[in-house]
Amino acid sequence: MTSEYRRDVFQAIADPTRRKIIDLISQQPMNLKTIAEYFDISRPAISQQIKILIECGLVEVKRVGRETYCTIQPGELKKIADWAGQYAGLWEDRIDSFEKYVNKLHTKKNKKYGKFK
Amino acid sequence: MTSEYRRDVFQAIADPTRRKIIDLISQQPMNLKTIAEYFDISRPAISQQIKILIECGLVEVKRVGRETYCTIQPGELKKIADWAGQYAGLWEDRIDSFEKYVNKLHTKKNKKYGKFK
DNA sequence: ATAATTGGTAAGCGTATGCTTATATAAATA
DNA sequence: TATTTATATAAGCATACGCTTACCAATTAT
Repeated sequence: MTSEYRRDVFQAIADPTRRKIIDLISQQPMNLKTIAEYFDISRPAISQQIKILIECGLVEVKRVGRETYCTIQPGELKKIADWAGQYAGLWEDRIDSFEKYVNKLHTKKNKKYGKFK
Repeated sequence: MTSEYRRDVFQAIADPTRRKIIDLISQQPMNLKTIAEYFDISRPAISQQIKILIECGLVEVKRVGRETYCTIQPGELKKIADWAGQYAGLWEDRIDSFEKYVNKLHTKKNKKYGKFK
């Protein structure tokens, strides 16, 4: 784990606590204490979770006096939306049978090379 | 873990191997052996990963003879895209200045306690 | 019929994860 | 100045994770 280490953002959002933190600070920046009030776990636990969110670039932190304000960095969230969104074609017209699936793939191919048909 | 147990889909996509499996079978249904050829890990390992993908509804399986064909179930992927996509507003007009936020807070506070000032 | 192929499951193992409590530090408050 | 507050970090611990090998069942090929 060097200094340029960047944690996998998909691994980061796997934890429901971290997703809730993201949700909270996406509405407005929040210091750690305020965030912790939304959970039943200790503040060190929250601190550790935030550290993970920082390491993968989902959260940025600014120290103001003794408080640490957390703000969201939406860029990494966009990467996730893009990854899942690349399969949008699959849920447009839903495939519920193996045969249909094969058919659809075939159609796609035809579309792609349609001008050569 | 009862029969109606459903694994967290965010946890499921946290593993890079599982994401690669998703990527492979999103292009076309594939049996386990074929999938395994894309990896350096054992077939039982792949089998276990696929089981997890089934448990969270990302993959459906069809037994044909002795082969097990895996097809993607895009519905759960849409949930992920929706979750990440709900923050789209944040990356459109980005709030990158903490000062802006403090300003906003200050305004709020003044509103709240303004009459006692 | 026998052997090979495909894949599922169990046991075991090293490592990662997510929490706790204890301790330390810096900043605000009385 | 002494105390409280906000936070970070370390150590420890139980559990989850992801892989391996060993084994079994079912299907296909020889």
